[in-house]
Amino acid sequence: MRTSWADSVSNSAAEIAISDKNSLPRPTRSTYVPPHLRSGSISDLSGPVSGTNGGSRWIGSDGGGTKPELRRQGQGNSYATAGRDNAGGGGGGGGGGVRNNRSGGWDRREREVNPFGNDDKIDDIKQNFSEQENSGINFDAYEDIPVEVSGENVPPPVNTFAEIDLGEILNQNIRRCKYVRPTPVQRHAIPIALAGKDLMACAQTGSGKTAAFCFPIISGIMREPYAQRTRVGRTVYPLGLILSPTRELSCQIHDEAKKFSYQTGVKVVVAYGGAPINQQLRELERGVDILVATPGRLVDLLERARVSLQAIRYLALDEADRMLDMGFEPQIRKIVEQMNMPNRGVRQTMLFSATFPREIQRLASDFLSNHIFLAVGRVGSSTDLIVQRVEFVLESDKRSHLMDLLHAQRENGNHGKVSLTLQQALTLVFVETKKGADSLEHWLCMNGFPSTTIHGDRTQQERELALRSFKSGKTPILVATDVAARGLDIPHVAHVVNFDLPNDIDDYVHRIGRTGRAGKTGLATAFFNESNLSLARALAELMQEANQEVPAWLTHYASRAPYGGNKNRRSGGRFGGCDFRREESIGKNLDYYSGGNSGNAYGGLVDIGGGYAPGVTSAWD
DNA sequence: AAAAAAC
Repeated sequence: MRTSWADSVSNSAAEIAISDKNSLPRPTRSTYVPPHLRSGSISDLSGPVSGTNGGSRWIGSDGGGTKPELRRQGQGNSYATAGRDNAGGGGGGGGGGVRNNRSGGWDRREREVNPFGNDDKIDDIKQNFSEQENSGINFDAYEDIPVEVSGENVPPPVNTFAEIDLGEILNQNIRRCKYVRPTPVQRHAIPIALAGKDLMACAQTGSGKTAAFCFPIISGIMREPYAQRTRVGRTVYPLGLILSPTRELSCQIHDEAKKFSYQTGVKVVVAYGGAPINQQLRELERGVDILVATPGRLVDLLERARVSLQAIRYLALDEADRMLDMGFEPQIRKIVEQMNMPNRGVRQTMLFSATFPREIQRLASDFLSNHIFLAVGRVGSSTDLIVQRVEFVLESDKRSHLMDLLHAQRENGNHGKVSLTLQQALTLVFVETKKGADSLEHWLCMNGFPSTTIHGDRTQQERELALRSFKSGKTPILVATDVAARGLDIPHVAHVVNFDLPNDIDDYVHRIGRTGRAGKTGLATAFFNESNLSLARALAELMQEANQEVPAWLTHYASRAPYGGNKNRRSGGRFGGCDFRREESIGKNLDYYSGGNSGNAYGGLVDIGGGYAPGVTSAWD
């Protein structure tokens, strides 16, 4: 085991600070004082702290149209880490200076809703922890995960959360989340993110990406000596921004981030369309450090000047390839490049997805500065935990075929599992169109299979109700368009049916990734017919890579079909994902591949063990 | 061609 990870972080941070071409003050990590070592005697806290608002303390003028002073240094505006850490104390005292008196002042933590419910007995959790750790969990499935890293000065991965040491408060939240060990993507991505590097990370669906970018952002905000929550007039200035392509996914990320940030004093707020904006505005006014949002609503908030991105230090794009494809790219570009957000290299940018087509990577580099590319697992591939089946089904036979599957499943389930009524096996059915979703749902209900549907023509209320009803097992079948294809973490999805196959293999990967999550196994069935010919080759290759049984007829179609159904044409071999810079450097004699590493280089294909416990709930994407 | 994302 590594002796001192903290030291190496400090060292590399120092290097970054020196080599950083940009003069804007980037936090120098070497000044980090872990929360448990902080004392309350921060002399710098006597600056003008103006007022309280809904329990949050605001710094800076609250009145007229003066330009906000957003410099991170400078006495009047400082709000030291310890102050945030002991959030709230002294707020009513009007800048008394000492913030560590939690009993004296108002403490925001006392009013924070416990996102873990009643499950807050840390001792019990610790106990369960060690039990889990010793119970010989099925970590073996993750022992041979290939990892590709490229970029300069790549920090080495860690094996345990203890090595990362995010501080006692975050450690407690990690325990509350019942995370035993970091997942492979977390082991690599968190050190990279903590070192302040930009990151493009590919990892399999359900492998814990949300936590991989949330923890570093929360930790970074906690430790930034000069970070402060600012409001000028009605405009708020979040420090972190997390964007995702669907409303439900933003909700989910928000829920997770609230758990991760519990009692840290870091405030997470979500904003998305289809819901009343006033409530979101009120929530924003109460203070925001990390904003989770969908692009449209964010643009709205920016145009109303209720949010400014001027103070953003951390930008994360979840499902980044989706965010940068044709439909979203202009909006994202507007948000990132034309809305006053600090430039790349000043802010820290992290892009996460299970898939990363090469041309999207190229496009994404507009938003990145000297980033590290990380690929964990067979990129763009599915996990081995999902059994994939593909059946030839004519368009006209699809409904009756689905019915057969559902009947078989129902009977099998009833005989197989006693607790089926309690732990209903859920089936997620993907279709191509919104109309198709409605009509299939109606047909299923008519035929004795309680179903619901989620798609973009439904109201947000209906969408959220549908998701809840599905999760609870009340309607154990959910018919969905691609709105549900990415990121959603729905426990107990046992079966994903591709009633209509998508045209792109990456979409297929995301869809089937709704099952087989958090170490559990799942089944994915696809209905294939002649209208899916363009997908044949990519599908056959993908299934082969995942050691799935490829029917002879599909191989036949694949051999005749042209390349297609894949924006991300793999060049063969089991390790498909690749830093586009590396591909382009071949022949130019440039070596981005662990190039410039100083001693701790481990670039290249490395088999690193690791794993995570099944049954652990989280936003695994 | 469809899906998603603001009012």
